[in-house]
Amino acid sequence: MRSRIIIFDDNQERLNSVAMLLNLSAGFTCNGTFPNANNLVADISSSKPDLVLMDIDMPGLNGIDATKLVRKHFDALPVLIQTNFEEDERIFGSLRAGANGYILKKTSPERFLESLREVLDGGAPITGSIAAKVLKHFSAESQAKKDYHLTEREKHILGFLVKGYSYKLIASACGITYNTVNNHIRNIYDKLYVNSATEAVSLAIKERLV
Amino acid sequence: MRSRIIIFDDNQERLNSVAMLLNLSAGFTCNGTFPNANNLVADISSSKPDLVLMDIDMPGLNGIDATKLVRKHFDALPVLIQTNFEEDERIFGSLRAGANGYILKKTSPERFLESLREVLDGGAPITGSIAAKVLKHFSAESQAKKDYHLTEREKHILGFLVKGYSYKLIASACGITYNTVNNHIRNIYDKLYVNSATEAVSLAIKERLV
DNA sequence: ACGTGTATAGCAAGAATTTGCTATTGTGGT
DNA sequence: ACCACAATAGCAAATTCTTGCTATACACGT
Repeated sequence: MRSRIIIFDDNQERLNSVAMLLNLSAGFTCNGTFPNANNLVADISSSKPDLVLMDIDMPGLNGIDATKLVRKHFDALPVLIQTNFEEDERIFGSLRAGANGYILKKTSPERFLESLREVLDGGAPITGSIAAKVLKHFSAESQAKKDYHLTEREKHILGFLVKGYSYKLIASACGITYNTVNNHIRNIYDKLYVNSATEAVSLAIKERLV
Repeated sequence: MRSRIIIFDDNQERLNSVAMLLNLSAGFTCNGTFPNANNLVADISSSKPDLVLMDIDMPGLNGIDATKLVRKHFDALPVLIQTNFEEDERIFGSLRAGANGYILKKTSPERFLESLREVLDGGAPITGSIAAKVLKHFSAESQAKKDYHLTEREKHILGFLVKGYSYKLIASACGITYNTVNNHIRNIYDKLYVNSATEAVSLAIKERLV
């Protein structure tokens, strides 16, 4: 049983050549080629693909929004994003939209077919350079975090604040008095340069202090 | 010139076998094996590696914290994390700590050596299943967001709450009265099933309502 | 025409937070 | 010995938030 693939790409030439590649390859058939995603839901409904190959740059609905739409209407249908460029914003946009993989158009046909199989197999092919960007994104998050010199007790209490505990609840959770909680929270505010619980909570979550 | 590798792993057997594999492979030497990362800075300073292979489960300093320490003291020194399991939390912890790659211990020796080369080359090897988790994490962020049916006004005001504005400030920022702000916030609490500003702010940030 | 939902506005009581102070104890460093 | 700092605790005031009500006006769908 050959896997049914459909392609959205505004480049007609590429559309044809990829379709041909698929049809010539064992295990795949191309069951639809569309120059835009403006009728995406109808297109998918009629062609019943196992996998959608999506270009990012398309007139009308772009590949990222189209991917979101696929996720919305065809929850389990895998989408593999293809693009010419490695722009950070697009990569993360695509990943966030729920794409199952992200490969570059310059990828060799062998690697390309392998990626298709990987996606159909539940994997998530991403090229090395894109993986590097993703990892860098994660580590960048941790780099930026400043040190507010909170003590362990203060971090702990800040954690309770984030959970929405009242001073009274925090006191009993920590086994200390209301007044002591009050003091710890003042000190937290001083160190975080804020003067309300909501600001402290915002900062705590955004800077991953908890 | 062979690349210098050091290994941190509390499993002595594995430590030996990986060291042997490295020394037998063209292009690599193992220049240090350590059963824990408790003297990490000194160990690295003396062995001057080109790459650090890091186990996650170690007594004392764990692999994630050890990786953070490497990042802190040896900024450009690549770290490749190895682990038995594919636990989500650890993956993200490692990536966040600034690891350059994340591979499973069950990876074949060929793939393993390839990964080392990839890291030394500035790439970011991650196994397919891990990549899938990363991608799922990204898409989960957008998927998981439930709809709390907040109106535009409510979202807007929730945004001010997150910024730490008082009711009074929100009122003047929106050009409405204190009482109206009060009412909107009640409605927000009702819809979010919370009963304090801190809880609302936590939820808003975590669920990306703002 | 009638209900539903949104935005607006008010009053008021009670609870909670914020801030200004002071003060003791223990720990660790110089 | 002394100093800095963390954790503890207290009192009190001023402020802010939360919740209980009610109420008007507009838009939208049936």
